[in-house]
Amino acid sequence: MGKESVPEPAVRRLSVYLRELEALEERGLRTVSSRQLGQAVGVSDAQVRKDLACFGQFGQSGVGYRVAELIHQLRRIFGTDRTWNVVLVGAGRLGMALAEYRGFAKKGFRLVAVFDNDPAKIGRPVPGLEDAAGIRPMDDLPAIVAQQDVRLGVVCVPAPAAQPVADALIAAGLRGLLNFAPVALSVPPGVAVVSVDLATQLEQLCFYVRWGVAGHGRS
Amino acid sequence: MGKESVPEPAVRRLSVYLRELEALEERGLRTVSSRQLGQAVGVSDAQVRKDLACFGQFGQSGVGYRVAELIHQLRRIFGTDRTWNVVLVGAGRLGMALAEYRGFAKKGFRLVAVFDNDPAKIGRPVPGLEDAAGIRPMDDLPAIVAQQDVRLGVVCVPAPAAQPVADALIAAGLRGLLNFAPVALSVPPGVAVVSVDLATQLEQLCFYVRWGVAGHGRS
DNA sequence: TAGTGTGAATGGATTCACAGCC
DNA sequence: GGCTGTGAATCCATTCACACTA
Repeated sequence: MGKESVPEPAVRRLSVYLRELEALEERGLRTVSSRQLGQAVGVSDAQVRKDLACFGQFGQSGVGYRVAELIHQLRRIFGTDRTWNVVLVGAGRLGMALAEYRGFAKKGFRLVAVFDNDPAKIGRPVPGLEDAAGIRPMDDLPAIVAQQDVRLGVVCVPAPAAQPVADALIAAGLRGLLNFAPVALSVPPGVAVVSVDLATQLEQLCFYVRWGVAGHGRS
Repeated sequence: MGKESVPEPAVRRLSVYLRELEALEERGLRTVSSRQLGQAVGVSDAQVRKDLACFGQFGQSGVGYRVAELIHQLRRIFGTDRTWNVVLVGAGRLGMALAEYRGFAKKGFRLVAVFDNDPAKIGRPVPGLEDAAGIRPMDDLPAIVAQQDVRLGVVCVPAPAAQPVADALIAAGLRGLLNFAPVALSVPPGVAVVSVDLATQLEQLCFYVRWGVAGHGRS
């Protein structure tokens, strides 16, 4: 297993497959074919098979894929078969909403601390957060990252603050950033960034509405 | 102008160009070359030119692109040179955070109403929302959509509610949905969907951290 | 029969390279 | 010199089609 080249779009799709598989399992389904799975998420059966083939042979001819088994394999591929500790920076409205978002925990992510440099916010409790210290100042970052072996961070600060915050997170040792600030972060090689610009998403939607459209736009 | 085939990835990039151009204008820059713009957002100069070429010839040889002019053109392309009315369904934490998110207004979107079917929430005010009625029941949807000529909707409800809500929005006449529920919505042709699954984004980040990585992940 | 895994063929998107322009 | 716009060439992703398996 392990693989050289995984098409980037395949990564997006794989995580959609996983989500769908979890839903299918909930509904009691034991087995799926590439066609069923593909139809559920809007891709061709061949595409499903090719995507999975990047990582091994998980199916049985004439039967399809065992749902539980495939979920297990996909979690292993994504690394979400173990818990990842995460920190979040920026306790504004969006940041707080994300901090309390249950979906992250469901995927096995654990938020260990929330940071902000606004003195008015420091110490304020974050519902659902284990860290009793509540919102922490950025100065605490390196210690927390080291103590709790944190590798991922969520950036929810205003645009002008995003790059310095990213630099601080990387200096503290993080390996991946989920960025909600509307700027392109620049990071050294070896650090991954996934950016989600909410306004931009709406803008793109707008585009698809104006000029004809491809039924579905991917997650 | 108008164009047959715009590569889908180009749409994503164009909106990143626009964002960057707005930042450059703020900094007083009058003119940019495709190379400068490309470097700022992490793509090649040729890519920038090809993307723009889908919609016309906006540059001047030997000079580059006039920033203000290109911003104007891109807004026209996306349709964000006029205001779009938007409704949001699902007044949970994430929904409320999005309802109050300033970034949408900055791009010219106007939130005209927030809906939820939890009786405990109906009537509750939404900070910053013009609609004095506060959170409204879904029954009000068709009237609001018709009166205010709403074409876009944001879906922030739990997964099981998402498809029925989407159906209701489409029945009311919406043409595009920005979906934050972790399910693949199925919609009739002519309706656009852009899905943002936050947990999935973190999962993908996780993937890039585990298996080598492409410095940047797109918005 | 139903369905996987995969080379080969196709189709799109990206990059190259250069003619033309300021 | 610097830079755009664009065909041609390359690269990559998707689809096709079929051998193979349970």
